[in-house]
Amino acid sequence: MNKTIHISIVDDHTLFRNGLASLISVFPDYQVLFSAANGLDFIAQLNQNQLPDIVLLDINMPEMDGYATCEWIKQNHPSIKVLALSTMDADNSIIKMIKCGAKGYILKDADLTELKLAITELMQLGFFYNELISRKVMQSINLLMDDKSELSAFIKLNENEIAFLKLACSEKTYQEIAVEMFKSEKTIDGYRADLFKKLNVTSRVGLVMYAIKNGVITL
Amino acid sequence: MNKTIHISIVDDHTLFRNGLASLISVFPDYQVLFSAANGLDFIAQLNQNQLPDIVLLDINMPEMDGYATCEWIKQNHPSIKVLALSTMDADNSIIKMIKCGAKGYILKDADLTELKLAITELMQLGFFYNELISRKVMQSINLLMDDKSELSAFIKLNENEIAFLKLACSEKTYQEIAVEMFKSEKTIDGYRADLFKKLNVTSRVGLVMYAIKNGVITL
DNA sequence: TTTTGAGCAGGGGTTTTCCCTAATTTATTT
DNA sequence: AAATAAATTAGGGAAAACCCCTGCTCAAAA
Repeated sequence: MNKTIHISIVDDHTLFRNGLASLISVFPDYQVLFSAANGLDFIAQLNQNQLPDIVLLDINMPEMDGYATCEWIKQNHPSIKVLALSTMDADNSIIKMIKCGAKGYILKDADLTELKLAITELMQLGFFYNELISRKVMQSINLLMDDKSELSAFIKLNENEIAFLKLACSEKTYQEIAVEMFKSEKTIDGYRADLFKKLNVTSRVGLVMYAIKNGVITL
Repeated sequence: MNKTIHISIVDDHTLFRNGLASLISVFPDYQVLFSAANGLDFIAQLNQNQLPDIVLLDINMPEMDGYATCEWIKQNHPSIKVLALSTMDADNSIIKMIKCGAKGYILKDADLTELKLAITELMQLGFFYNELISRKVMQSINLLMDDKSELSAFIKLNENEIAFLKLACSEKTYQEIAVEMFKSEKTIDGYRADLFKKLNVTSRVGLVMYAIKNGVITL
């Protein structure tokens, strides 16, 4: 007498989204209610559908990414459990997703068994933590102890810093960026210095690499 | 009396690979023979399986990427048709894949209809060119005419340039890079200038962005 | 009220990057 | 062997990036 588990998938790659849905639908207990290309799409479709038990949520998406979507779900439908689904074992996204309210985290190159395990544990225990996550959590705690917190989960970037960071990922000079942001060159210089310290980098290239690794910009 | 089309999938993301297989298997005419995580894996499995008609081939993979795999297939099993499958509408990979022998190119956020269309056209016509590709091909031809070829398909980077490009994607100064490459600073300066012209960028950030977009480095 | 801290702006300096031109050395071709 | 092309090294100068220190404002906290 297993109740059917209702699932929703949010990922910007259509083939992946549909493929995963097809994969999941093989199991009689699981039913994919609907899938969406991004957070906005998900929210829009939510009104026209039954509430899912679990959302498989991609992190890097246009329009509205995984972090924002996860926060929204936590606020508006706390009963929905989010299983973050990411392509990168990138250092920072795990903790950040968990802070945003995700109940589990799984890599896209996991196999079907692991996905099933994650979903069932999510339903039974309410969360799914594998060694990958625990390891990252431990790391982040150590880093907190060292007061050298490097993980973006604990790095709060304000809007100006994010806007600047995005513009830094271009061939614009800081001067041009200043004009574009309606700020003085010196203010921009301040943003740069701030970010160097916060992100623990020492050059503009470091900023760019950080931004790309952490999905601040999409290529 | 449609003959079954035998397909193989090569992609490093397990969930995507399996999902796609599941999606394709819905159609009775299509059969997924086997799937592999990268080029080496594919070659290894090829010996133990029937020869596929079509290989859905991802571009960015560890161990042996899409370009190398495609070349290998063209050399060793020219009857197999490669449908390149990429996540990025990145400018350069299309032409490059086609030069490597791919018979078609499709984005991962295509929908199932488009995938089916690509596969059937591939079987019937031997190739699949959609507007995305034609547009890119036209561009590259124009660029050739202008003698300002911008597409990496026509950009030949030698080993030094590639080594330098990789090192440029770091916080090292050109001076440090020179030491690491056992070259004078001025030689490095020459590499930089060469690449600026070849890749049509104007700053080190441009180099980094190019390298990442085109898989010269992996994050 | 005083203090603390974040955000913004400036001065003035060093280092790195960028962009020329040009002289070598090395490889390839005729 | 001579000519040509390609790779490497070089110098000098301008722009950009980087760095440290100071001061101002505003608002929240003590």
